[in-house]
Amino acid sequence: MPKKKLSEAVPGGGPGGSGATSYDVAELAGVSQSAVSRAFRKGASIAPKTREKIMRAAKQLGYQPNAFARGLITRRTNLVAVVISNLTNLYYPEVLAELTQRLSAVGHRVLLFSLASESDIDEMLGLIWPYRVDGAIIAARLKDDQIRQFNDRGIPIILYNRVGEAEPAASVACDSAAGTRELIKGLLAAGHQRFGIIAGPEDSYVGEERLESARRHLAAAGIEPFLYRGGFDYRSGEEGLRALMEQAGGTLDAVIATNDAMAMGAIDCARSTYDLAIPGQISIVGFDGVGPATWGGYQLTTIRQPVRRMAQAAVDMLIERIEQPGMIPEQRLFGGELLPGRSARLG
Amino acid sequence: MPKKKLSEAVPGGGPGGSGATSYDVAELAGVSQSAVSRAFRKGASIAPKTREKIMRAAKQLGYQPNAFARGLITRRTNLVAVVISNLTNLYYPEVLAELTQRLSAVGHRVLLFSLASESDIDEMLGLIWPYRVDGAIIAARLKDDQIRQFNDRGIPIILYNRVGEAEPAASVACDSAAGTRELIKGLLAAGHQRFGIIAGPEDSYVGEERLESARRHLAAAGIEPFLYRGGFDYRSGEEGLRALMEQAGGTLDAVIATNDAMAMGAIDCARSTYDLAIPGQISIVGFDGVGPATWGGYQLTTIRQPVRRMAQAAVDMLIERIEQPGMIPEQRLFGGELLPGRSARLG
DNA sequence: GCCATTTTTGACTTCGGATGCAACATGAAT
DNA sequence: ATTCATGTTGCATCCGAAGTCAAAAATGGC
Repeated sequence: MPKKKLSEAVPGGGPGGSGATSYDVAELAGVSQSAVSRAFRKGASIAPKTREKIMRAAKQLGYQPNAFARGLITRRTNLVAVVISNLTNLYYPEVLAELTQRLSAVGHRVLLFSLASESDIDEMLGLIWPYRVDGAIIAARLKDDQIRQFNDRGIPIILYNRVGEAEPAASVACDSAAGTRELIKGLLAAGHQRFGIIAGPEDSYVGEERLESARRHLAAAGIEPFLYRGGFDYRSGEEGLRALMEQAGGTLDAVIATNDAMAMGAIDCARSTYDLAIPGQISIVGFDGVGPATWGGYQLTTIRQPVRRMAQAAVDMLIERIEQPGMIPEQRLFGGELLPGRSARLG
Repeated sequence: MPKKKLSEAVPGGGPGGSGATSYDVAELAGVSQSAVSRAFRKGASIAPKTREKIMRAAKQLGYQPNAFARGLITRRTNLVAVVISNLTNLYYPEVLAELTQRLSAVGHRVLLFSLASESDIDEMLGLIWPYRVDGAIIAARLKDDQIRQFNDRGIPIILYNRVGEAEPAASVACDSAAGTRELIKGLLAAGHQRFGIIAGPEDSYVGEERLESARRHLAAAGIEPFLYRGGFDYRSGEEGLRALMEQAGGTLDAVIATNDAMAMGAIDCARSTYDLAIPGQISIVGFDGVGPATWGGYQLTTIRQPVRRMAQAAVDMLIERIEQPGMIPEQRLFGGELLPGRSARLG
């Protein structure tokens, strides 16, 4: 009988079968299991000749180290949880694609969680813990006590377009306030007077930030905007424009939507329902700079979030904190780029 | 000294610290580690009173079973790899959202892989194997030998909108051929004569299927369409329309785009560059039924893939195969729904 | 060729939960 | 009370790779 732990014949067990272990490789290469382990860890003490022999055997058996065994002993899983509240929002797929690729590039896998509703977060956290992720990137609204759970467990997190309130947390965000201010400055300079705002749901962090900023800067100019609350989707934009026109008695000058999808809905509605020329009779601006915003039919005037740089920053910050626990929380705020587009007159 | 394996004080080690193990819980509850393990496995032999005691202790310590230890011994990881080629395609986020939620619902986590280019698949497979996923859902083009690698390892996979060629594989797909035929039948019935096709890249499975089907049915009517090859994105649609108009000498009747994004690009280009009325002077159809297709500015005539049902089917089929290995490959083909829209005249 | 270093190597233990098995407790049946 | 069936429990072992430590091999210096 073989000394120990040799994997049995596997179903379909020809060459390249599935269950090869380091013991199998060791036996084939005529070395110990420890040697195999070392052959796969860069920088371990092993003779080049031996490593080569082992690698040859490993290839022959289709051996890949078992991440679960490795994770158990090293306490590093190379998993990063990525939590995204509503994937169907046009904006998040871009973010997710960037994050996934950047994380892959630095040797981490993405464990994806998507929420049907923000209130499912607690339940979802219970699904994360067992996997002992090395870190998490979260684009959903975490309550302070939820952030604390990560902190208590020593799992570094990066909030994406959110910031922690009482509980400290590292974050990456696009400067919603500055972007909104820039848009409004332009709209005011072009002489707009009667403003409507199509805002997102109250439980959205960025949505509220953009709304607050818009209100503040309009107030500074002595303007009280009309307000409609939607759900960040296209339909809310249509519905929002209708509601605002009604409120304003049809004399709306400018509409600020707190994201692009709603702005596009508003544009289509303004054209088809009210037969308004854009930007001749009404200016409509959005926020995010998603793909369709630049399409010919819209050419939205909006603020583009530097998604790639933000994703890169999020990953960099996370990796830093994984490598070196206990780093100070840091907030990185990126300015957005004004896309002039053709949906608004800016001064 | 305690008998065995009691976790040390952890950083921030107050109540609810991170590293509680089953041994810690066992000690607190005054039972053996085995009992703790059984308390967490539904259907295990344990007295209700004991379980309760254990659960109380577990909660007090913030204990969550370690998925890595569990996965190591049970050889079930509850992980499913989801591979998506290009996430920025408008269509995939919907699919991903559905898949993630359905998989969560049946107790599986999603390990997400996204490809910058389809050729990265081999490299990516090397990242999957160590995690010993229970199964995989793949919306990217797998070569036969790649499918075989899954088969050899006994990992069930479901191809999404792809089918295996020589190597057998279970798959879920939308019937591209039938959908395309339906669109063409309608266009022909409405009297269109001069057709252009804006196709996707040659390495796309569904793209080629749609193209082939279109050609075949047009040929049956004695029509030879003009052809342009794009990249499935909006810009390709614009560019495609321009190219086709040139080829056709400006007398194009109908344009078949093999996905919605390109159709929308074509629509905008037809309107802005050629000042054509849609569908009065030219009919343009797409495929997929993505969100923006139904937006007011487009109201695309297209085939909507039943994404929810397809995702549900993919998950169901995968779970079946995980529970019961060695099932027969099965292909499920879903019919698409014709969205009449307003971008084409159908007979 | 011998001794002192420096590599390289293998035996053994560890990570944390699952499980077969035997021991034990409980209650019912005799 | 004795026997037997049934239900609980703990012990010991296992999963597969990583790391410790000390032994073994290779290298260098003289």
